[in-house]
Amino acid sequence: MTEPADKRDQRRTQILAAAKNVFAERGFHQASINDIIKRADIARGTFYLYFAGKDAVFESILDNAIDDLRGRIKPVQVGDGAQPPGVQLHENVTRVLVYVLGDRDLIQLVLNHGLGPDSPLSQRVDAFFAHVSDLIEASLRYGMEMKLVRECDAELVSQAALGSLRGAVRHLIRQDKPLDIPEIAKQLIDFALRGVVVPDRW
Amino acid sequence: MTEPADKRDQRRTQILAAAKNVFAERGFHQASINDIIKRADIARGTFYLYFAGKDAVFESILDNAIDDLRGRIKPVQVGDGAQPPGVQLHENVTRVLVYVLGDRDLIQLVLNHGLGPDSPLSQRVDAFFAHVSDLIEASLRYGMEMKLVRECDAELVSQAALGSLRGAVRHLIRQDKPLDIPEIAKQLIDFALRGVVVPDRW
Amino acid sequence: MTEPADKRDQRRTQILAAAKNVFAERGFHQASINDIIKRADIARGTFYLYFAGKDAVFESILDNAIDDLRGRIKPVQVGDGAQPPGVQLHENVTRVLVYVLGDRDLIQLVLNHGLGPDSPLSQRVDAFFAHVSDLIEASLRYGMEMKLVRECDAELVSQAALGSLRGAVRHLIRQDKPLDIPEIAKQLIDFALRGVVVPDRW
Amino acid sequence: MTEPADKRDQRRTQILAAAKNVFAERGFHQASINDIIKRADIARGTFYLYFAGKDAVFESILDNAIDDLRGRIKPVQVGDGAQPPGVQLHENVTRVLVYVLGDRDLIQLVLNHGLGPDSPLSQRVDAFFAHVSDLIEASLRYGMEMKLVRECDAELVSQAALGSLRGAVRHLIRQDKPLDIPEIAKQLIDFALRGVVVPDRW
DNA sequence: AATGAATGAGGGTTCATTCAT
DNA sequence: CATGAATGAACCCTCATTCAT
Repeated sequence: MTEPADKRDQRRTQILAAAKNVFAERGFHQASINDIIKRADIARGTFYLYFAGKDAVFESILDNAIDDLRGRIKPVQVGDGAQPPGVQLHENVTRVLVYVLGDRDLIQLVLNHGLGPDSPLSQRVDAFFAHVSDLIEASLRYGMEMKLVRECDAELVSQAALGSLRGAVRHLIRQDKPLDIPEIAKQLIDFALRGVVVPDRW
Repeated sequence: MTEPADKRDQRRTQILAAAKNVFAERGFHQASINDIIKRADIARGTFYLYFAGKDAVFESILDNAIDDLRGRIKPVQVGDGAQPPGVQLHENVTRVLVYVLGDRDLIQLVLNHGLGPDSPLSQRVDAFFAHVSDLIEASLRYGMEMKLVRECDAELVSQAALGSLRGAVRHLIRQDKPLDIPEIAKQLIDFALRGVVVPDRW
Repeated sequence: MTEPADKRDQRRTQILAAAKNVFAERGFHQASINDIIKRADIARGTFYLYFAGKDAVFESILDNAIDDLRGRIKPVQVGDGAQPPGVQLHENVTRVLVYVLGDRDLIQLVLNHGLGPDSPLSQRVDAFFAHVSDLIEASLRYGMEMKLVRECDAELVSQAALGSLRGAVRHLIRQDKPLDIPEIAKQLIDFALRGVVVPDRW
Repeated sequence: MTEPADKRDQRRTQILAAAKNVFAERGFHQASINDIIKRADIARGTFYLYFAGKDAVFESILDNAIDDLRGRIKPVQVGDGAQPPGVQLHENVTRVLVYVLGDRDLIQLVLNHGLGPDSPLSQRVDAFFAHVSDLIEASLRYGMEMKLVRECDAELVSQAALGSLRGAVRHLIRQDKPLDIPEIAKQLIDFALRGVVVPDRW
């Protein structure tokens, strides 16, 4: 992703890129080592010099992605010097969308990896999403305390909110036209905060 | 699911049930015919008396599910004799949730089949979700015309709304406690229609 | 082949006919019981009421054919009341050709059964051909004694003569036009007795 | 057959030899990959590194054989500097017999492959024999024009002549004693050219 | 006598991984 | 470091045969 420190890292990155591509295209189980080494243009044995196996490459891709994503989600600050929460929220969503929509292979792989639910790899993805929904849930509870958020089942609603983001992304990666990400972020936040109904008519 | 018409149907159902179980647990590609026949407690050859292959069982499960789901989604009627739209919406969501949460294997399999994006089977699932999001999108556009729905990107928002449902379901099937489905439906509809923010504070 | 004595024979014949057809089309190993019972329009179990297995049907077909063929080959008589040897030879060949060219399935199956050389079934066919070549060889030796036949390696030449018949038949069953069998027999006998060269030019 | 160019060719040859052996013994359909790899003393996967599948090995064996055989059949030259036709014919037959009787497995496989008549592999063998019989037929027609060959049905007789060769070979490969191939060739040519009858007695 | 559902050994093939070069 | 030949467990599927009905 970033500048490779040395030759070894370069190779690693080359393999990761190929693997990400293949995993995105075929799903984890359907992707073969053959596919990966062909796309990376390396020999079979070389692959195993850099990764312990298929699981390990996948894990590495996943960890990179999850780290990157975590870095883009900044807990909303409340306090005097802080931006208004709505602005911070918009920035968070925009940052995530920019990252995610800039790497379709990656998001394809995260959303549609096709691992069974019991696999350790799958659990790592699940844990990430659980982390995000926990953040949302905490915000909702805080908002309810502040009387800014309606009373609701915070756990359920946080899952729905996260799901709406996933749904949108799932849709957007299939688009070919260029995307106005800030506008998309605004639409999604509006949806989550205000729903679809005209307030007066409620 | 219901009373099998005869012995042959019974066997078929038995295999379908075992297969659904296995597919849910391991995903399509990771599930082996071996797994299925062991769980169905039948011989290898017997499986092939009832289904042409792995794809065919999966397809059958999928088609049954999609048909069932389609039958539970009734387009919202507007007119004098009709129930209020909010009630109809609630009934739709409740019907779907009752079905879906009553069959965790099935929903696991629909949400996490792990088929590559190009597989015909995967496209069938995609087509179903596209159908649902189209229904939502059409409702949104109609609502906008009626000035009941805020101006918004109907396509994007319909995907978000569908995603929120998927997100909620994905979460709920992992719960062990009994679920108050009508209440859950209410929460999800409230989220989609009104968002999370207290209207006065907007 | 002949009038079935009773219902059981009728069924047997029906299965034999279907099997002969299938064996001719696909070869022994490639032919499946499924193919046979479908063509005979009987149930799977019924087949095994009439034959012990695949080998047994094949064996039965073969035995019938070999018996029929043996019956059509009459050792050349020498003596006062007998027809001239050339005439008897011509009659033999004609009788065989009439039979063989009238049942392409059968001949296909005898010439191209596709059994390995060690199979008992294959040995039965081999034994038949060995019987025929023995007849030819004996005739050659007798002819040499009588100074009617050139000195030659009787064993080898008898195999060649039999081979020429097989080669011709192999070719003829692929023809669609009606065949003038007596003329064909004459050509083949001429070939075997006189070769292709004009005698004067030798 | 000859010195393998490198290690890869060596392995390929080793597999081809084992496969030829197995095919000869059991016929194409009855021969299993298991048989082949056991005889070649390699692992299952190794086989597929060298050949795409069972058909491919068989095809390779066949193509090699047919090429070799074609190379051994040289059209008879007529002209001043050329050897007499009888000599050329004898050389052709001898060359073919030397090759063919030196590789019993191969000839077993070519004569008794046991493929259904519709298989592409079978058609390749048929095409080869058709090619040879065409050569014979052309020679016969030319000989008739030259008044060296009796008037006869050239198509039929060419098939008979080819058949006599096949018949002889089929017989000879079962012999264990050493063979005097030039003498055999002479016998077979005599048979085809002059038949078995003493000319004076005709 | 007739049926056809059930069986399971065995077929061809794939592929993650290892290791000698 | 890099290679790619070799491995063999595991896959999906077929089919001759049996047997309860």
